[in-house]
Amino acid sequence: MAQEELSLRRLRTWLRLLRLTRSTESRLRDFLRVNFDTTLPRFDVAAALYRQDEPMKMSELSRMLLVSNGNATNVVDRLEQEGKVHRVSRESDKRVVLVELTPSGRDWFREISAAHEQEVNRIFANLGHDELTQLRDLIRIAERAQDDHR
Amino acid sequence: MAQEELSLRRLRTWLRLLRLTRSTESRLRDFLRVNFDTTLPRFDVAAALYRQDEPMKMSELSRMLLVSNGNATNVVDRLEQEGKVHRVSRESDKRVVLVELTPSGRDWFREISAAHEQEVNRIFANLGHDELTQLRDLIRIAERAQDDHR
DNA sequence: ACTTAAAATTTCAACTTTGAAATTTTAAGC
DNA sequence: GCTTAAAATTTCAAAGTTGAAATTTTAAGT
Repeated sequence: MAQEELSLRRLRTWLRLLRLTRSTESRLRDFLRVNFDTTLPRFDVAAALYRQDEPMKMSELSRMLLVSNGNATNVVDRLEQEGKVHRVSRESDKRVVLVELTPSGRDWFREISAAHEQEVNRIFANLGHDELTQLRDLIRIAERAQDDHR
Repeated sequence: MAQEELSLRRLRTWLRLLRLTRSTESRLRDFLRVNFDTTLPRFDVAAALYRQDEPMKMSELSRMLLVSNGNATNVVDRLEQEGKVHRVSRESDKRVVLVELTPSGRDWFREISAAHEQEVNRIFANLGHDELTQLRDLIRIAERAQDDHR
């Protein structure tokens, strides 16, 4: 009986978490579309490449963003068409494809990036240092469970 | 300078939250596909209808699930094709379309629902009562910010 | 060298999702 | 009653997303 209650609470918490994430993503999507005429997945790819600061394998990219390979291919295709990214095949192993931001892609990302961070800052304006620490710790605990029971 | 640091922490926390949600959704998607040959959005619509326990307007449905109207139409179309849901137009106002689970749709949902809850329970196995309470409170605080600053 | 298995990426069909435009119906103001 | 605006839903094109199959390349074993 105590177990069932706990199970139900976990379900409710998951649903709440999902709602929060969905509404946040929705706001960020609007923000990027209205102000920069771009999309969240393109921004995410650019962010991953920018942070890594060196050419990334397609598989690294999809693993990092938790999306399928096919998805990564699709989004990189579009960024490539827009001239923000380009592909190079690795000489030592021609199976792998390396992706990196072009100079103009880097400029573009830097421009959006600051505004994006500000928007996130506004969205989570009610979370101060204490709350952020708590939330980080809780997420870590939850993630640990993910790894264990898989 | 303290402000910039806070802003960066909010960004990092958002990214962590997004990762947790993505990986959880991914596991649930696999679970539903492998064990019940269905998808997350269909399950979500059925869950909303089951919980409401009375016919819902299309707009209520999309508002509750935080998806666009077009999306709700699409997913309801598929559930209707599968015989799990049916549409009725409201007599007093023929603009509105009411959706409800069919008897077989209810049976189907009940069957999946328990297994789904168990899977969520496994995924968040590391969160006990204290953590769940903390997390719920934090989500509430974050949501409050959303409403205020919009 | 040859064969086979594994690895990395792309392709593909199916589905989901969005945002805007179109459609249908109701409500309001005149 | 007529016109116009608003509301609810659907339609539509474009984009994103997945999982499986296909392709290309490398590595391993014989």
